[in-house]
Amino acid sequence: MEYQEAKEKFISTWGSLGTLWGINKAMAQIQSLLFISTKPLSMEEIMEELKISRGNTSMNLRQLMDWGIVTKELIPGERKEFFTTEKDVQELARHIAKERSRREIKPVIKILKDVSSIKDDGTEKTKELIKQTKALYDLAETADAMMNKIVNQEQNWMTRSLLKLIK
Amino acid sequence: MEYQEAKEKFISTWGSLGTLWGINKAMAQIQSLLFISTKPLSMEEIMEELKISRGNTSMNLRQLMDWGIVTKELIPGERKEFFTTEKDVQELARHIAKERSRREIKPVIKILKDVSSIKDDGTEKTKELIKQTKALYDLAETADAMMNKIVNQEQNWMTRSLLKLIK
DNA sequence: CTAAACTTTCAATAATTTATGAAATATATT
DNA sequence: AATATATTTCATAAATTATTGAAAGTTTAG
Repeated sequence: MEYQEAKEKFISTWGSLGTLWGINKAMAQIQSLLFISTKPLSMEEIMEELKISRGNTSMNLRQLMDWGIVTKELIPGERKEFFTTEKDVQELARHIAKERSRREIKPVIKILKDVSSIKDDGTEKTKELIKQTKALYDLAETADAMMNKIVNQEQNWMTRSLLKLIK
Repeated sequence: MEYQEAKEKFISTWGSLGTLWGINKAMAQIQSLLFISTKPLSMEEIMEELKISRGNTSMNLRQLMDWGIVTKELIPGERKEFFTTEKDVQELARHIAKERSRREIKPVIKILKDVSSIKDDGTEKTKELIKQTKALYDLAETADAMMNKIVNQEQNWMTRSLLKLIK
């Protein structure tokens, strides 16, 4: 496999993985393009490379910046804006995990808590609803806490966390 | 909040969470309906409850069965088929984690491995591609291993894993 | 201040995904 | 075997989501 083929394979794989996880294709592809680029890229270059429109590029770059994994780079003497992504995979994972917890997990946990706290009217179906949503609440909270714990450790957290677990 | 409201809130929240994570709404809703039901439900009852068509119900039940989280229940004397979902949240999480690893993570890891193994032609861009995809490969493999480790422990694995990590 | 370079917004459109419903198939009952 | 009941399939419709491109908005340079 040559460079070009490998690059395309990487970008398209990442794009479709994104889709599978509820992230849109262009967004995932822009990020992966930046991830393997040796230098910051301009909007023009991204459009060109991925064959997507200006509007699409602009909107998805904004989203990536909202997620905190892409930043504008100002290059002296250049009028255009350039973009880079977080290059450290662990840092990247940390950002994504944090954001996803905040945006998606936490609100659901809140609702599970509310639902599992309804008044027990003594009927079987109410008991079941309370019991099951309570169990889900506990699981979600533990999983979320665990995630944050793992992710908020210093360098090499993942490997070290894994070692701990294996013991 | 009364039973009916709580129930609807739970089902619709679960449905939209599903959507966010690349699982379709009907599938998530059927599963959540079964999850809080006190007895197995027939296709008829599911359709009625969620106001979805017969075809939709049939297709999504099949998918849930493919995922291994819903099973057919044969009720003596009944001609219809009835369905239940795994009621134990930890067992449920285990199933989902395993399947997701097998279907989605493993194939991507494979591709990352391939891409990161291309011949180093000495150019900067090739070096970067190799370096970055290698880092991603390592991360993905560690994360996947960790997931499986956590999930393949006996009862209360999650709480116990968390305790280990806190120490 | 004005013009050029560049970016953002957003209505229109395209692409993709999901849902419907009726015909086809399968299974059970008499 | 014939009939009734139940389930699946699949072409088509509907809904949702992503993309385009051109107009509007910004910023910088002269």
